[in-house]
Amino acid sequence: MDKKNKKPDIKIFNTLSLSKELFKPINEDKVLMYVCGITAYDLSHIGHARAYITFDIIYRFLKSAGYNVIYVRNFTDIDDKIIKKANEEKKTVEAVSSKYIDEYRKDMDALNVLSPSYEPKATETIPEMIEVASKLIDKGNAYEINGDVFFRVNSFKDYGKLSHKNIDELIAGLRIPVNEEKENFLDFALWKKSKEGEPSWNSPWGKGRPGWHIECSAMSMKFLGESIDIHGGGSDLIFPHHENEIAQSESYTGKNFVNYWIHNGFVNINSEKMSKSLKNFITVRDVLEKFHPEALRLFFMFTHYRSFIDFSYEGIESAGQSLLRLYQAVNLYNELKKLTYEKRIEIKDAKEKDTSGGTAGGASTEDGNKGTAVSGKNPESIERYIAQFYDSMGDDFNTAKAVSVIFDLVRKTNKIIKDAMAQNFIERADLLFLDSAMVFIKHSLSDIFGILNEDPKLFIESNSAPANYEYGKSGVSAAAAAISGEEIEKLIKRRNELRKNKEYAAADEIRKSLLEKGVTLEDTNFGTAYKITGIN
RNA sequence: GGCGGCAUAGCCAAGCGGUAAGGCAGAGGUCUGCAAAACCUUUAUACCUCGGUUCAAUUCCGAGUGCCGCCUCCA
Repeated sequence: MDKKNKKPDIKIFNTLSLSKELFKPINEDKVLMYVCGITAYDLSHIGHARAYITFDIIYRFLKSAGYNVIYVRNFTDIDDKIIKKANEEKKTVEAVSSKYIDEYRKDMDALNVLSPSYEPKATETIPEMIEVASKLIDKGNAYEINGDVFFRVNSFKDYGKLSHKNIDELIAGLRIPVNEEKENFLDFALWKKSKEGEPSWNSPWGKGRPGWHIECSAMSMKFLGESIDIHGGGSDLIFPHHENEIAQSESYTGKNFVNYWIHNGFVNINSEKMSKSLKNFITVRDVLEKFHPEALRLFFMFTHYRSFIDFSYEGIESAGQSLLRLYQAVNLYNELKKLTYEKRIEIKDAKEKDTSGGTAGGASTEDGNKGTAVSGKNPESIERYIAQFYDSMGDDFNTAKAVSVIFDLVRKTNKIIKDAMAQNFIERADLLFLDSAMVFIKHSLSDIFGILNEDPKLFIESNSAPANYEYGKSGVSAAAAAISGEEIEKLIKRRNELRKNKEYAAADEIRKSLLEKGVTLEDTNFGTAYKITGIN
């Protein structure tokens, strides 16, 4: 990271080889990355969220590792499903696609998914697609039949290298009726003759529109060149989509198309694949209605990107609690800093340490010596944590492991801070450790994981209330309190007077009555705070 | 039918040849008049079953069971 030029080793599980490979980009400092985007015909679901958050983190990590990443993520804005939707809603195809592109962008913004370097639309790349199809025909890799152009799968000897299938087996396993027109049922459309009323473009084969697979090849080559480093997408795209992309691209250029193929696992609902066709999908919005977007991100990060995730509201709830713990740690640090500035916590230099005859300084047990703890319990280097973090991320983007490193660190910083608060002093070495730890925590969580972007104090105040979720129902945020803020303040004041006079029974009575109205009190050193926790 | 993946504590989930990260929940403790919140500590007699390889297997190999995915649009 901050070591100039020296980049951490990164191993990537490559679908081509089904094994982890050391990442070596084509250009020394630049990474060319393409990720298949959405077909814009409906709201995004949490499966899309996982895919794009996965690649968002990969994108962020590669940048943090010192690479200049050129990231392209496309929009498919011409396609059967969009045409169907347009017909149903009696709108133009363009109206439908642009609407859902807008909605998608809103979702991605909400999820703090960074915009790629380029977001091309298929319809903006038609000439390039026609060029590819034409040349493929010239080279004998494709053929035209009545205005349709098909890729001749048998002309590409490596067909199946990505999905690890072979053509003969695929034909043997045939389950769908063969299109009589095609030479081989595996042959796929590069160009489709358009029907009446459908959007169409002029081509050497008459009016038509592009096939799906050729879009990505054309857009990838247009923006990134003929050979790129990383191409990603959901694991359902391996076959046939990505397989077809390889076939047409490599036939077209005669060069290797992609060096590293990365595929993310699926989001399941009740152990079953979630998909639009199964109609069991949950939209990004459904989730964001009830949970903080960062909770969703963390939820995904707790699992390796290649594993499937079984989605559940309980799972996000759990991730939400974890997120709160992270915010709490930063908040605690902020409080400590404030106390040191106000000189309410003294900063001691190592020299004046230990009058209590502690054990050998730095080597002493860093755990367990509560209370005394003047012996340098810390000067441990933050480097160890940073190294572990980068090792984990460099090991096929193992976010689950990387996150655990952060939690380890958080436990450590919490302990140091709490001890300091209890003793009213902190050793300078410990403070320096805390400072560097927080810089690292904030960088890793915010810049790489894309979380922890809220003000800690505000976040904690607004998220501490137990979520009152119920599957399939909206209304997590509990009912509002049955009492006004003004009245609450009045009662708190009254109660604190009673407490001052040690009339605890009466004070507790007020607290109880507020609780019944959905207000929870918290006595702190700086006064009494209240939270609307709702009536259960 | 072909190909592939997964099976780790109450739940989620890393690890993958030398005897188990992390999170949530639970329990105990610190703090507090008591609470709440926070923090700390703690929680797997062996990681689906049975065989095999090995000095050593949760980790490798084989078989079995269960769940899931791809082979059709799909992140």
